Amino acid sequence: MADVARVAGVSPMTVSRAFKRDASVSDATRSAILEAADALGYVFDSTASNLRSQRTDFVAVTIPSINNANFADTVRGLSEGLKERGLQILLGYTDYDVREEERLVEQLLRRRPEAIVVTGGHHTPRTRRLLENSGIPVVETWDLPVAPVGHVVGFSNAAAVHAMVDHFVSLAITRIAFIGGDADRDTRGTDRRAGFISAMRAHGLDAGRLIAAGTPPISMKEGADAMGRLLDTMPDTQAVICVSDLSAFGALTECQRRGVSVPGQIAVAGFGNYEIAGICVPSLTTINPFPDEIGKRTASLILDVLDGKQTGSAAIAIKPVLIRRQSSP
Amino acid sequence: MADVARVAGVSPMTVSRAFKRDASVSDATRSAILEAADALGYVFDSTASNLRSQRTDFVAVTIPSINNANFADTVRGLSEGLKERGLQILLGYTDYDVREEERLVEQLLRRRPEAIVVTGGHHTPRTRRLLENSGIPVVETWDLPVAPVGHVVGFSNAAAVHAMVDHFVSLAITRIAFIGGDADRDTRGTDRRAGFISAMRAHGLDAGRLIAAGTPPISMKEGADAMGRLLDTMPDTQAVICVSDLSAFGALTECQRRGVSVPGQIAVAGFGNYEIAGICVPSLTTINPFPDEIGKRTASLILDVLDGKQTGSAAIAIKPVLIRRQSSP
DNA sequence: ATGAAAGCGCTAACAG
DNA sequence: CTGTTAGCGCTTTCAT
Repeated sequence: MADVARVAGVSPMTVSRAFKRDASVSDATRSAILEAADALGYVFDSTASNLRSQRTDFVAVTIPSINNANFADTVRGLSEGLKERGLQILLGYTDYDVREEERLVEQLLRRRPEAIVVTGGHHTPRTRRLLENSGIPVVETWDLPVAPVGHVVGFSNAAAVHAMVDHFVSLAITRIAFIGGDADRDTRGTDRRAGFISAMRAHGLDAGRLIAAGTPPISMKEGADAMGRLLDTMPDTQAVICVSDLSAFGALTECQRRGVSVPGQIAVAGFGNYEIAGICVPSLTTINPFPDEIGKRTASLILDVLDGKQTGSAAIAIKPVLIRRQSSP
Repeated sequence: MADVARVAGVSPMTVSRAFKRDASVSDATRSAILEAADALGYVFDSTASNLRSQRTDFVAVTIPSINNANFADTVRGLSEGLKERGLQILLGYTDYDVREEERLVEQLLRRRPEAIVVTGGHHTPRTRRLLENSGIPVVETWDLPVAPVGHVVGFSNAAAVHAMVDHFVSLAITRIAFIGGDADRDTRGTDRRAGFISAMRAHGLDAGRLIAAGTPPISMKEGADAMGRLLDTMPDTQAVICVSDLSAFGALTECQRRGVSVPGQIAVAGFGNYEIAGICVPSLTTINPFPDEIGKRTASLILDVLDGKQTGSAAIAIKPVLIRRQSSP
């Protein structure tokens, strides 16, 4: 920066100002400075700026997996909402593991982000403590925790699946199965399964048709295998709710391979409203949790908090919508 | 850090060392320091460390879209390969736009990453200059540029589609169409279309069956719509090659809706070997470009360069493999 | 609109 | 194995 200042015939301080949006520098001076910088191949050094100004313009985000279109949609909504203010996302993956989340959160907080967004409301005690003491806005998403750390933008996974069970029962479908993960690793998956069980019990129905499909995330293939086991062991099942559209699609293909008619012999429902659910044949009944909306609302919440417009903790409830399609009556 | 040092009864320098992996600090001292830090709620400040040590432990990565399983696989492979060395990925999305890539690359370089990985070998002149002058290892992926900026880990998109055309021609299928983007925005898509055209011409065949499916990225729905137009306008087409598995799957569903038999009436091929290609009915013939392998090889290349084990520019060619499945004879 | 002085919190370099 | 000194490249603060 000193070199640029020398070439442009100004002080380093003026060069610094020329690289900011709103700083008061005359147009002539600024263009001379930017020209000098370009000629010298100078690239602004954020690391020094970050230290001195105590601002990094990072927003830390943790998602379970990069390879999931739902979370990717949330990150995209978030990213776009934050970009206009010059905030950049610092992304990390927890691999559906709260221990990994703990390591990740600590690592991310060291980078001094302006805010942190985590997926889900289940954390290790230490993660919780780190978040609480971080001194920055914390947003939990994709869940509605009973005792949130800070702000919340999400929905109840259990309630959403509960609504799907209610829907089937209203159609006089009562022998309903659930395909999901076999571990408690994916806390959203566990919540969905819990919603299934509580809904079945609320209707006085058998909640025992649970098929474990593997460790999260459940792939299409695992969904197909689980459907095979369901058809083999409980052939009188009338409907199956899958933990995600991906496993539901896999289940659907298994029916196609076996010549089992959907929804004629068995109805299939998914979760997430992935693109595939709307286009596959038959199209999949599912629940839309509005992943992009979660991202957008989180972004504007963060901006409001950083601007001081939002004081106190916000709890923004997204209302998932059940989408009836061809895979169910 | 000074506070922690005081509580632990050591100098700040010793605290600094205690937070590093390999630094020489006695076990007793280190645990006392970490205990004091925990009691005080101290979180290490990377911003200061980054400035002083001139190391950020960031590797910058640009991908066209976060919402693409192929690129996500590459990022995952990369991320895992770099994690063990404490390198963290700083990710940005270009939205399939070289102008956006330019903005992004400049922004990322300001953060002083240890290396930068970009998707593709097509850039604006200024992006190229920024990369060349960055002074850090540059890796272009998912392409085999004629004049690389630095290192390369990728494959020829044109050659891969050329091989698919050759495959069909060897089966005496000659009336072949291509479904892809209508703009030159997605450079990989453009390269694939170019490979289709040159292959058809090399066989003396009509390369005019081109269906424009929309602006990249091409969705499943756009693939379905494009297939509809193909069936309406060129019903004697024997095979269609799609720019990606997602559009190919959409095309497949359109055939299902219309009662057009695949591969009986028309063969369908995709690109990318997405999970869906292996499980849908009929399963999709496609090309596997080994996205995770690209990520892993890129990670180990970067580590070698940073260690000084790799001098000069590496050009690592990944060999895509054609996978024959049920959607083609 | 521009400049001078001081310092952000850590660590390289050197010493012991 | 531990400590001392100086400074990374910006920007805050206060001037003018």
